[in-house]
Amino acid sequence: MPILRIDLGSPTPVYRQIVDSLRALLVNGAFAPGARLPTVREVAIDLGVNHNTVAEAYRLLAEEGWLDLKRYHGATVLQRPPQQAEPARQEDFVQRLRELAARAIADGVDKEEVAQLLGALAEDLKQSKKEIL
Amino acid sequence: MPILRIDLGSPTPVYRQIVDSLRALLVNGAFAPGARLPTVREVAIDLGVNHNTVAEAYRLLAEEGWLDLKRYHGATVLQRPPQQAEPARQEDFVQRLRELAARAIADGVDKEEVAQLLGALAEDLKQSKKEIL
DNA sequence: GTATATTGTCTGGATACACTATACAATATG
DNA sequence: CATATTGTATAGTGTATCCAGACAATATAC
Repeated sequence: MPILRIDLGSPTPVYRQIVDSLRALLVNGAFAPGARLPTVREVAIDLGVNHNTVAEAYRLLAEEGWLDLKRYHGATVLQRPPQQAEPARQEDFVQRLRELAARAIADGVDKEEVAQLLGALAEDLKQSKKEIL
Repeated sequence: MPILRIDLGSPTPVYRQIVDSLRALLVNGAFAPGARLPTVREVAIDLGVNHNTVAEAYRLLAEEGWLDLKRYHGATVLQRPPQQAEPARQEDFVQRLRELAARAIADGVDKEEVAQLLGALAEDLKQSKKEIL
């Protein structure tokens, strides 16, 4: 059971899917700083894609400050300093959030269910906030 | 001030951005069934893109059942029957939701703020549910 | 200490995609 | 009846995505 699961038929490119799901894991603290991520070839075989596709994803995550990517060494997780958000990021998030919820509803997911799932994630975030304190 | 705002520099293609934001408006009931949407050329000029790009977006929305797209007549909003969600849609929504929230947090938006925004949208949805009843 | 395996990177190429330019034809409009 | 308007169809262009294969320094096994 691979850590990552991607959809080869999705319109969003594979390397971006990898970035998105890995980033979610990293934000959640699924990997401790200093931990080694599986090699690009391991992930590639796991997902059934070329290793260059995974390498591109790792490169983007390294640019974001999540990974230390060294040749012959592999990818190690970094302790990433918190970023300073520009105000536009928040509006952007809200718009995408609305669009995402709208598509779920359009696809037939019940409004109440969507609301419930949103609330659940909100609770999760509040909890994880407390854990740090 | 155009109804739609898109980002020409975004990795997500313009026609898909149009679909996503228009769908959000349609789900929210911003357009009554029978209403006429602006023509593809109007929207195109508004956004500074070719009208074929807008036409592609309208076509996708018509496929989803939102629009009645008739040549020489324009695009009219349909009363769309509610869909029956496959179970996978819900998991998909949750994963994308997590990824979206993770990126906002990674970009520096505070966790509590993200949680607050999620909760706010959840409340909105519950309210709009009640309105129908 | 030496040979081999492992690692992310680089180059090149094939294919698909996003977007544009332009023409089209039936309907609306005056 | 003449003209403007509408979504559509076709062709072309630049770019993005993904793959194949080679590369070189390090890590690993003996």
